[in-house]
Amino acid sequence: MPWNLDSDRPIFLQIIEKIQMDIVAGVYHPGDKLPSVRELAQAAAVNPNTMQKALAELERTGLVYSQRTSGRFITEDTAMIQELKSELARELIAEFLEHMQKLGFEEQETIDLMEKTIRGETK
Amino acid sequence: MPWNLDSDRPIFLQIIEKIQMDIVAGVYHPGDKLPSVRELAQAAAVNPNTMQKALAELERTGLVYSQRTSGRFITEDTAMIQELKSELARELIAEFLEHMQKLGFEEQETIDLMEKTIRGETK
DNA sequence: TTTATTGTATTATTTAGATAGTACAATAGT
DNA sequence: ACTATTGTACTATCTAAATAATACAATAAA
Repeated sequence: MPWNLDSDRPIFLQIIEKIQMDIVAGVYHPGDKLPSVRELAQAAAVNPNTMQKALAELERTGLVYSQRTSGRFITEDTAMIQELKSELARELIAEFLEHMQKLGFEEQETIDLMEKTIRGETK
Repeated sequence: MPWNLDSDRPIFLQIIEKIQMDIVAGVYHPGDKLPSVRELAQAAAVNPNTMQKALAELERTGLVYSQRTSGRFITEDTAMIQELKSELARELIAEFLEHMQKLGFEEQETIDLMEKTIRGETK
C-alpha cells in the first residue's frame, strides 16, 4: 500500500498518523515486528532520519517499543490500542462537524448530506 | 472571531480556507468590501506578506477581486459561491469517510457513531 | 568468533514558509 | 493640489522540516 504523503503538512506527522491508523485498524497486530527504520524509510520514499523521528514519537507515547538490535515492535497493550482508536475517532468526528458547521451546515444537515452521499446521489 | 491558526500547516493555506469558509457561510456577502491587507494581517496576527499571498490566491480563483486603491471585494457571482460550498462539503465528507475507514469504521458504523456523538453519549 | 543488522546519534546542507522592512504607483477623499 | 490609503513588489533574514552522509554500539545469527 502506498504511503500517500503530501507536502502540505510535515511528513513526520503524517507518518505518525499513518502508523497509528495501521495499528488501530489491525494492519499491525500487538507484538508484531515492524520493518527496520531503513526499510520503512525506503518504503515511504523518505529519509531515514524522518522515519526515525516519527518512530521516536510513537515510542514516546508507548505505542511501539524498540529492542536494541532485534527491532521495533507494536505494543501488546490492547487496551491502549482500543483507547487510541476511540480517541482518534472522537477527534475526527469533532473536527469534521466543526468544519461543516463553519461551512454553514448544522449537525443534522450534515448527517443527512452524508447519507445522501453514501447512497451515491450526486446532489 | 479569532483566526485560530495552528503551526502544523502552512499559514497562508489556512487563511485561504478560513476566508473561503467565511464567504460560503455568509459571514461575507457578495460584493462586500474586505478589510485592507494590513488590517487583515493584523487581525490574524500574521505578516502582511503572508496575508497578501493568501489573498492573491483567492483572487486567482476568482473568489475575490481587487480594485486598485479602493480595496478588495467579494465576488458577486453567487453561483460560484454556491458551487464552492457544495464542493467543499463534498471534499470534507469524502476525506472524513476515508479517514474513518482507515481507522476501521465502515460507512454505516461511522454514521451511527456520529449520531451517538451528537446526542451527547460519551461512548 | 565473526558478520550483518539493528537502533541511534551527529553534523552539514537545502528548501519552503514566514517575517521584517521598505518602497512605489494609483486613486478616493479632502 | 494634497494626503492618506490602497494593492503590490522587492530584498533580506530566520526557522523548521527534510535530506544527505556517516558513524557507532549492541546483539542476533552465522
